[in-house]
Amino acid sequence: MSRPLPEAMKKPWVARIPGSGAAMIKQAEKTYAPLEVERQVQEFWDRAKVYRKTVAAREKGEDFFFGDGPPYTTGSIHLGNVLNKTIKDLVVRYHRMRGYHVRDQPGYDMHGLPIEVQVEKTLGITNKKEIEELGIEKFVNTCRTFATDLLQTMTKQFQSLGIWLDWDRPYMTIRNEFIEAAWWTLKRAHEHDWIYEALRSIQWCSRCETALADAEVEYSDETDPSIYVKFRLAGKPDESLLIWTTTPWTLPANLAIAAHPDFRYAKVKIPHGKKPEYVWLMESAVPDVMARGGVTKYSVVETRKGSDLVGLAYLHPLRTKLPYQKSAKGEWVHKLVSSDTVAAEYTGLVHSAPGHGPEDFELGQRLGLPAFSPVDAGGRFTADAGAYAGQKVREANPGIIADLRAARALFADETILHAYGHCWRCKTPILFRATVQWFLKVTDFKPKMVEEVGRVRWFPDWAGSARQLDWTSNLRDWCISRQRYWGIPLPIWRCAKCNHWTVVGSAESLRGASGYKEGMDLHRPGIDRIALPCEKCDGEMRRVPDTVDVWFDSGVSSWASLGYPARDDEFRRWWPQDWIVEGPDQTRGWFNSQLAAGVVAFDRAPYDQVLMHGWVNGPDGRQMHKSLGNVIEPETVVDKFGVDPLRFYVIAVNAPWDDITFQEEGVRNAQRTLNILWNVLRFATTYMVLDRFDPFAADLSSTEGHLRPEDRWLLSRLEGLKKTVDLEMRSYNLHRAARAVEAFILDDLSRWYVKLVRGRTWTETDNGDKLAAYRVLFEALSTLAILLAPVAPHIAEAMYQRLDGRKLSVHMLDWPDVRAQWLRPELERSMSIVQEEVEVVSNQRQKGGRKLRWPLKLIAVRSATPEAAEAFAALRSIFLDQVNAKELVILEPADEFPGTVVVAKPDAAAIGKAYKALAPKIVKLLGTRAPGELQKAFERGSYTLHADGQTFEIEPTMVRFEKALPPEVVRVETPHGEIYLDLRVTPELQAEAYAREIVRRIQQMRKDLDLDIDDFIATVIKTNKEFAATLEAQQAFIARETRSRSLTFTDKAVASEHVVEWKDVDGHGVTIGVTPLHLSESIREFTRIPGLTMAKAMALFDAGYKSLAALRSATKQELLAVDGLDAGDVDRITEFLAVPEKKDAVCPTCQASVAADARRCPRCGEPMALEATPCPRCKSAIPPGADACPVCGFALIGQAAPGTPSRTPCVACGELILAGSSECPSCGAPQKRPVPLVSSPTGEDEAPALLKDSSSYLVRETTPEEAYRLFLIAHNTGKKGMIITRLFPQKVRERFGLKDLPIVWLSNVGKEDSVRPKDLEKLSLAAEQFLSREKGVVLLDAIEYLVTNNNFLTVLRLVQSIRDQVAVNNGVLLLSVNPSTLDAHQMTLLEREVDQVVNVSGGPTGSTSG
RNA sequence: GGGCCCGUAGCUUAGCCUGGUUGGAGCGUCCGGCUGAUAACCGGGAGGUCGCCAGUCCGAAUCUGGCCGGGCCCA
Repeated sequence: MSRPLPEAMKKPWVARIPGSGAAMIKQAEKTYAPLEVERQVQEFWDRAKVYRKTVAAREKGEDFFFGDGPPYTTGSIHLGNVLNKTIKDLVVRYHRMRGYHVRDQPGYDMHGLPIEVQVEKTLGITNKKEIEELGIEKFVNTCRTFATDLLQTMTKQFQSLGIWLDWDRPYMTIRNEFIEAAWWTLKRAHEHDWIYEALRSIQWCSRCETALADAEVEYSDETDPSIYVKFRLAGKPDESLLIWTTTPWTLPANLAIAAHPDFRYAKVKIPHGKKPEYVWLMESAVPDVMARGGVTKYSVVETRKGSDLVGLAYLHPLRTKLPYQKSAKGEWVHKLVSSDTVAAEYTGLVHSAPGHGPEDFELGQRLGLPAFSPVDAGGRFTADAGAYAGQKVREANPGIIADLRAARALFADETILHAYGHCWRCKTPILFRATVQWFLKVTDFKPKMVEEVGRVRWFPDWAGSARQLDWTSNLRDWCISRQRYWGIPLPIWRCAKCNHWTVVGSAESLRGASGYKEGMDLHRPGIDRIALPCEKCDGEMRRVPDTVDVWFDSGVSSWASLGYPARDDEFRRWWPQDWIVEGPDQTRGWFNSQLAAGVVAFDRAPYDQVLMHGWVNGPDGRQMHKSLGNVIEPETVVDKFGVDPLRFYVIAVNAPWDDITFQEEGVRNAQRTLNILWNVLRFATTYMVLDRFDPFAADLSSTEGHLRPEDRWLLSRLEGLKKTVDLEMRSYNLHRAARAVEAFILDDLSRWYVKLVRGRTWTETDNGDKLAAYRVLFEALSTLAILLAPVAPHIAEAMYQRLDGRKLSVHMLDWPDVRAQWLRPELERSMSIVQEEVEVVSNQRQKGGRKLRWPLKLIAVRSATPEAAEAFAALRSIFLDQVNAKELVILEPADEFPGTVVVAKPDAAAIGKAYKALAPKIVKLLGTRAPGELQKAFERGSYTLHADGQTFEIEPTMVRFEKALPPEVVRVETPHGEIYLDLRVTPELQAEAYAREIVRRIQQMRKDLDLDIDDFIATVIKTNKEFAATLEAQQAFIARETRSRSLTFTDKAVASEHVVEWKDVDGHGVTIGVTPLHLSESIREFTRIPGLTMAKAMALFDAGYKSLAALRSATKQELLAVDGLDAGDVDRITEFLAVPEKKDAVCPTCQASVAADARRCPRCGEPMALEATPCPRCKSAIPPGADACPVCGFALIGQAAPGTPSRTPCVACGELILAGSSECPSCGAPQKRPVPLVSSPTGEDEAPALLKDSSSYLVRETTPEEAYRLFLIAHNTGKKGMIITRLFPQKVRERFGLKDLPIVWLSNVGKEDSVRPKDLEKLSLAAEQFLSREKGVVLLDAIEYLVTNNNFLTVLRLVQSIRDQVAVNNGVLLLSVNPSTLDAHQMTLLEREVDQVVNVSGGPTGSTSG
């Protein structure tokens, strides 16, 4: 590694194609600060309108309809919403990158009880009566404001998460068109005869006083009484039926007792002294129930089948307190009845109150029992409940129990903890109560729904095939009526006279009805006032006052959001939804409601693919709950780690459909991964910038000749990654896609490839080898930016902007195709072998105590497998590099490691056998003999040993021969072969190691000083003589590695800028001094001069010139005097300095480098100037980005948007839009240019494109379009505006995108913000106040209206007064007048008052007389 | 009581569909290394009744059945 003289710096400046706008590679910031990156990126997105442009770029793509399940407007998002919207954003972005034109309108669910409950709290009221007192209108209006505010808060939160949905145009369930879509759907249902009204026992919330659907009931634990009650048989005072219940308050409504016809019931005798008592109950339950009643002595005296008991009459135990019970009439009243629904639990006898329990109700219907329900809507007993009247039912329980006890009817009294239904919103325990409600006959079309569940594709499969199927198969009819206010009004009108009812399918069909006003809001109470004539008689039909179950709202979202049925173009284009995703709660919610509504309206499910995601639980694995204290706010996490890490975490941690146990640690980890990626980006861009590397000068294949195996390997891995990510994304295995990216970043790129290429980036020469490495790094990083774009959109964008930036945004790029020709499976296999073997060596080094900085002399490998042999052959240098060894030897099977010796091991046992006591001596002697000598002798027979004057014959069996490795050579077995490590240290190796030790420390010191990597230093080293001598041999190496212009050894005190005394450099004390030379900046500048080498640049520096400016002020003679420069150099310098540097301008919006005279940035299409500039000819203000003066037509120098010739700026907001568009997709302003822009500034009849201050204009036009156009131009160039109009202000604001514009609404309605047309004084005052305060533009488009309501002269006086105010205050007045509505002389009078009259020619009525 | 999902190291998890080297990672912990992408990073050690019990099979984390525990939904 060395980089003493970066030749690259000598390269001439490689200019970009002028005006191409493509960005050079920019060095990434030192550290990855997610919050900062995200802030920057989001600002860029906003500034350059990247979202809109990205959407527009895919306009021609295949349509993909994503349906957003509308979150309820609660006002704050939780981590579940984060997961939900992240998945949506990810999938939408991915589809866009694959070329689809995605419909991505978000939605909000804004009706219903949750809002009502919040509003009640805010208004300090607690029940419906108070709402009615307050006034439904006020209540509903508050609800609307509330919901709208909450929507805005939530939208901001979603946007901060980088969620790209169409936030400017969310669908809202409270809009009229949405309400109409629901009505239309209900009408469809009615056409099928699937709507009916019925008395039913349904779930009821006594606080909200409304019916609840199954979907609105939440189960949670509740402690309730669990009592056993005796009902005495009529005429048998000692015999009774024993029932069990947890709802004592339903006993007053008891009308029968049910037994299962097939169960066996026992008559149990309980002795009470001499008067025994008998109770009937299910035989199998006898022991348990007797124990509960504290009865120890009893006997079964008789058993009977349930069917045999039917008809037994009993007496109600509370009959004395309940007048109704005495008068109740009916064949089966107070009888034992038969029912199959009775379960074999408790006493097997069920108390039946047909006015309460749903099953009781059905039983009652069958048997003609009245649905007696003495409970009112508020959950209090009515007068029918006799003694209990007025009590809240659950509160009446103790009293009822006490009364039962007093009546000796209480057999046992316990409590039970069980799951009990509660109102989903206010948590009040529900009641069952018989009421009349409206139902959707789901049971009729359920089979079709089930069929559709089977047709739809579910991810995971069981979400549909098991979960949804189960839910759908068990559906009952859907109670759609609610007795509330803030909801879609139930569109059912009923005749008061004949009771005939009808379903209204649209506002259109109410037109003309009494109480109907055009464009009216369709909510209560306005809608309640509308009366229709009866279709069947001469009566009047009024609306049933109910609202529709809020779950029905979202059910129609797929077509309501498309404006259907009011319009069908969008519907025909998009419907049905291609894909939706929601959490598991939507099995009974949105998946279900859409399915039902879809089948009703179109006989099919409105979605084709459904992904069901999991919950996000707290760190303890339980659902987050305030009461559990385990709630984690998304905001907290984002503030700590950033949005991208959070998004990456929720996607990668689990399969989308598995629940997440949220661990902050996981987010931290994700951040770490992205940080490493950023480090690689930093590494790559640092060197690329230094070398002015241009990735687009050569594509990948042209670099091919220079690719090293590791380059090919990384490219192969990269293609593999692309393949995996795409495959997993398609099957919604989002976690696997994210994990694959993560593994690539960490393992392949950072831990391996970067390690391998470091040396190449640090090389001095500008060779193909280095460029190849850059190209591969560039390829990997820019591909990662694309692959990460869906999941971590900010960092992906930041990466792209630093690396490439040819397109405006990474999110506009195409999803990459896999280039199979780059796949190298065998190379990958080889590399993985080498990786494994490197690991083995590192391991052995560690065990042998040789750290990596110490080079190894030799590593030998004896390959066990052909694959391994191939790997080492192909990747030898990589292996050597990574294990830091000098040499690699591949051993053939027969080869020995160099220096391996054979040692003779005398076999003491065998020798002892032959020579007894002499054996030890012989063994010792044998050990000193050369093994070769022995072997030779054995080949001939035996070896003769002479000792102590004796001769011993040594037989081959007495000696074993073994191989021995030299000392400090380690051998290790691996699956790929044996590896030998030579750990012996030679003086050369030691010197090198010491040098590296010193280098490392100097590098550390450079870093302490925060030097640029190409900065030079002067280094001084002080150490003992001996060590200094060793190091001096490595002087050049150390100097090169540390960019030391000088490296000296001393024995005196070191006086450098930064001095560190290192006490132990492998046992030696060393003091190092480093002084920065601060010349890199100058060198970088000087080497930009063609022909000026590094050495010459340094010569200039040494002569005292530190900058180009310094050179400029030097004379030729002075330069010639510089040592090392010749005349040619001086000429080149003066030549270079003579040419003024042509500086590109930087786009203020997207930072692209742009030709200096461009009016618009060719990359992002935004104006280069942010403010209007005066026209050189007529001084009118030219809006930012316009190519020509809109007033005089003066063409400005420079080309506007050369890349987008078919686009033209919007007349109002300046957004680039397709030429010929009639309306700006961004601001909605009409693009009509009635008068061609010609240069006739004097022409009185020509439309001015810009309005002059203190002037009044009268625009003659049939519709007020030109006036609005002019108004918008003025408004958008910064003038405040005010509109006086007859049009509905909201419409005006929406149409022109004018959010906070003051609008005076001329209307007789008499609302707060309106002025009556007769009240000209008020009008004048408003205009006057506005003009004196804001000095802006006043647009008045309602002269005709004023004239018809007033004397013309009064109106004229008003115009004069405003005109005068305009003149005084530098304001502008625009009058839009339709000439055909006024008399000619009136027109003339008006025209006289203004400074200019604008004729709009070509109008259909063509009244252009002037 | 029913339907579905989940149970692998202290924590988060891969592997299970398609049975077959020694069950992989990350975090945490202990030990060591590296040093110009390093407020980083890398290696190693310790840590596992693969919830439990049966069955199928030569062989089960994996397939089957039962049980236990957690969750969601429903009764």
